[in-house]
Amino acid sequence: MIDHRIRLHGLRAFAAAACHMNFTRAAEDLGVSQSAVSHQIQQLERHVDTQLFHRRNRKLALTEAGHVLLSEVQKGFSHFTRGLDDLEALKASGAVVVDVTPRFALKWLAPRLRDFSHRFPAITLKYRQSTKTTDFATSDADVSIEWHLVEPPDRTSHLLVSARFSPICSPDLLSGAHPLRVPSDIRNHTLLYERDGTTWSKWFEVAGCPDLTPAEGVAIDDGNIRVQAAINGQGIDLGSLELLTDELASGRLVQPFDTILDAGGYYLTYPAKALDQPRPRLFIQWLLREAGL
Amino acid sequence: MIDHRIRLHGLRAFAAAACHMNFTRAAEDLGVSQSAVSHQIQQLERHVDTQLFHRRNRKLALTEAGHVLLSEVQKGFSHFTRGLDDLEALKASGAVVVDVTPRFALKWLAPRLRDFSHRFPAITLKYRQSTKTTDFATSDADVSIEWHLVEPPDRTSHLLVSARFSPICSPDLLSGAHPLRVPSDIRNHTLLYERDGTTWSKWFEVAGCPDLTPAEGVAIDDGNIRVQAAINGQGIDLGSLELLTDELASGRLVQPFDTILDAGGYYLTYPAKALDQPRPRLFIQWLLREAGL
DNA sequence: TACAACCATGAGTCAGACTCATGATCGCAG
DNA sequence: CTGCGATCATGAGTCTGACTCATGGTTGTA
Repeated sequence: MIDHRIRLHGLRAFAAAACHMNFTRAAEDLGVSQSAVSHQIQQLERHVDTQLFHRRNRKLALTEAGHVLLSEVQKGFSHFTRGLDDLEALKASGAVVVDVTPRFALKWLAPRLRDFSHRFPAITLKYRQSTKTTDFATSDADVSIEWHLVEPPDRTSHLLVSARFSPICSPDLLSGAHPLRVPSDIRNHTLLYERDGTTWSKWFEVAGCPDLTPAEGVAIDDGNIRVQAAINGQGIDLGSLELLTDELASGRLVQPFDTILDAGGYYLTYPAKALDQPRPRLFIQWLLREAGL
Repeated sequence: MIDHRIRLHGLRAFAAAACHMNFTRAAEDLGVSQSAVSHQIQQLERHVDTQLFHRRNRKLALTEAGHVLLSEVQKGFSHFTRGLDDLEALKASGAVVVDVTPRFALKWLAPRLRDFSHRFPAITLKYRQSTKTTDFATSDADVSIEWHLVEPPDRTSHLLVSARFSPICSPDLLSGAHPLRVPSDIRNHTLLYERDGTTWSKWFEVAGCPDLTPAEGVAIDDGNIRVQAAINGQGIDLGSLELLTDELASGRLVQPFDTILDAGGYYLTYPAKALDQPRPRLFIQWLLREAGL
């Protein structure tokens, strides 16, 4: 479990020397004498039986082996630094700003937040409802959870929950003037949709009635409001089943058709810099653990 | 540059204790007494001013802070181990098996191999021409470089060179019985293509003649042979310009039309385990550096 | 109830990290 | 081409802090 080849003091001296390319300045940085650095590095070189520096007169240069070792050693120390930063973040209070789609916030995130605030009492989560893609260049959000059809390119992202869409509605709509028996029955009802209705079109295709044009449509961006409208019998929503288990189990909503559209999912995305900040990093790691990743 | 908060011995003792969840066994592992581990960890806890373990009677448990710290500390030490593994790999000879598309191998990889073998004389590169997607579950290849239209999902991959396709042919074809002046002139010539001709179809679309069906086609998987055939005037190849600079500069080949199809690129891909093996890891890092990533 | 399996503690020891003083090398300014 | 300054190396000696030892305390278990 423990790698006995690791000479901790040697590696630290090596990292310092390589980063300054100068034993004397490395020694100052480490708070020891130049001689100490020289000794440590020589010991290390003997230990790994490999020259790490070319000593050329008044100039140091890393050997190929030195380069190779340095790249890993630097990563190693920066993890230590991160770990200590994390510990400090656990003590000092601070916030993480998260953009989330309303439905995901209510049904997935909120139930888990108790665990988060229990684990990290000093970290406040500021979560903001957002149905658009966050542009981290202009937004002050640290991370964002968004629905996407495919993994968004050009940014770090992780699929938290994949989305399986199917129409859902009040059980009242199953009977009544225009009962829902086959997908084409939808034509007589009001559709609830998000911004453009492209996801509905996709579902119609999968359901085998690509040309269906329903009587009416109401655009509501906020998924929670859409679901409430569906419960009230004001129309049929196309919702992702993962976030509707409560409503379906209680019978407030029903899923009239078996046809399911697999359409992307809810992605955690964040800018590269989020991983360098302790609190966003801790939140991201926690999220991934919660999602089983 | 140097993080003076890092207590090297403390972190090592902590990592060992956390990994065994037992000070006594950690001590054995470290080759010191139980008392030493206890002292080190107490010192560390005082230093970061945070409890890292719950001491419950005969059982240890990490605190939340302990978990947070451990995750980074383990990563840190594993980088040190990797670094030392790399040094050993530099000394003992061994091979890396690489699947590469023939054209990329000849025009991009081969010219750079001198640098690689100069840097890593002990590492032999076994490169094998392959025009298919390598399945690492069955192949013994360590890494593979493949042409893909889009970033391949479900595997680690990096775009080394993006591909810009355009027809290329011998200058002889510009004159002669059926001179190439506009894209539709291609109809009178032989097409050289790889496996299916879908890339050609895509180029025809971009060039504004989607329905063009040329007289004849010859399927040649090996890009180098296809290029040679083109040089010999045996047909028109659709090649990626990045790998044709020599032939175009010397005039052995010409690019008759400006229309360019941006179609994916050459991707480095490898299984997760490749990063745990020193030699594949070194090769991958070198490749990414060569590609400017 | 005795034992075994733990971790904690305080005093003392000791290895190895560090210092000091000095040497060697070489670029550079005059 | 000479002397100075900037560097790293070296060997002997010092000293700190990591480690050991012996022991105590707690608790689960047979």
